[in-house]
Amino acid sequence: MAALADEGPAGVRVELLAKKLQVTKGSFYWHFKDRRDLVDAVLDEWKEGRIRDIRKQTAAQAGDEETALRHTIEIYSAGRNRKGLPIELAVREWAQRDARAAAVVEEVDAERLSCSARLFEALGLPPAEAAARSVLLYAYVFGFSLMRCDRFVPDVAAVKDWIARRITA
Amino acid sequence: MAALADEGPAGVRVELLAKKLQVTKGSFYWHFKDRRDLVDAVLDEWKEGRIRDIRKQTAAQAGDEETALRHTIEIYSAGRNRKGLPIELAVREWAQRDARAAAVVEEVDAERLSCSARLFEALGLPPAEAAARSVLLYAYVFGFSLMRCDRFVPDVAAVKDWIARRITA
DNA sequence: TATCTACCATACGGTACAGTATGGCTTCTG
DNA sequence: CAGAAGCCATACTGTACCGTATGGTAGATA
Repeated sequence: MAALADEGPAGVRVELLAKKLQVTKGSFYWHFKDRRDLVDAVLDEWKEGRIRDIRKQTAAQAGDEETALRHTIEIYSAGRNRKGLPIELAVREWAQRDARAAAVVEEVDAERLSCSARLFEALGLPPAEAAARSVLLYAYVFGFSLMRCDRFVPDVAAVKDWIARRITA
Repeated sequence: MAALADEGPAGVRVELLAKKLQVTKGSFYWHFKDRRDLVDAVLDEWKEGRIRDIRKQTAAQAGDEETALRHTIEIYSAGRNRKGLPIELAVREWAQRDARAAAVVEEVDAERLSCSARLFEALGLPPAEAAARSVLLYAYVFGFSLMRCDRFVPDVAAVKDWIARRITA
């Protein structure tokens, strides 16, 4: 996971990881059948973790729904989760060209959108709008992380705040 | 560009391209100093094309501003531009780990956000909100392309339409 | 104590790639 | 027509991987 965060999918290599972990390839191939086996394990680990996280985060008692939604946005923008965002992007890179990664992403997205939509509906929005807002929320979060808008935007915090309000309220 | 769209940054390899183009590496190294030189050329080509495109697209006569904004969103969602989106993602993958690619992305983003914000301002919005909406617009477009929401969303077109209205109006 | 299993190292073969060296061939030019 | 320049192929070195074959060791077990 650390290698994935630091170097992306290209960082998940057998010999490179063996060197970082101070072991040899002989050890690696005892624990994993091949590189693909490791990648699948990484994807599964990521999937379980994300689904566990989103369920914990959206287990808000009534009345805190908007706070929970704002928290969902900020958790990916803030300095915290400094590993989570690069890993998220790396997994989605895989999903562009790997079927199994795409399936994992689809499962995680379905769970996240489902949980998020429940919160929007708890705020009184109709199901269709709750679904649309959920999609917008996550698309914005991931898309923003791909942009380099420092040259154009003078006050990034203000922009983020406006957008968060536009999505959640 | 075709290799970049099909296989991402990993597809831009000297020997692979030479084979596809029915030439040898000897020819390649005549035209380019090394692989980095080719990558830089691809990045420059992409930058010029994107800036040219966005200026043409946002050259709307008064009154058509909202149409132009909607068009900007749809041009990346529609079946057209079937090469443009993968290339966009590939370049932004590079930008995650390559300084020169990041600089190119920053330039393109600045130009796009600037043009987009002018349209929002022409619609009567204050500069701060126009900037925020522009960021949201592009972040959404790129982020949506990373998602796999088919399992959760029943009617994708309806969701896209709601989001487009939420951003432009 | 003999052996079996879990765990790890060494050594090797095979592949795919970047980059270089060198020798053509063709076309333009003095 | 001699040679220079533009363009491309062949052949090579070096490296970074993946995967396998095989041997070794420590602890559990019969």
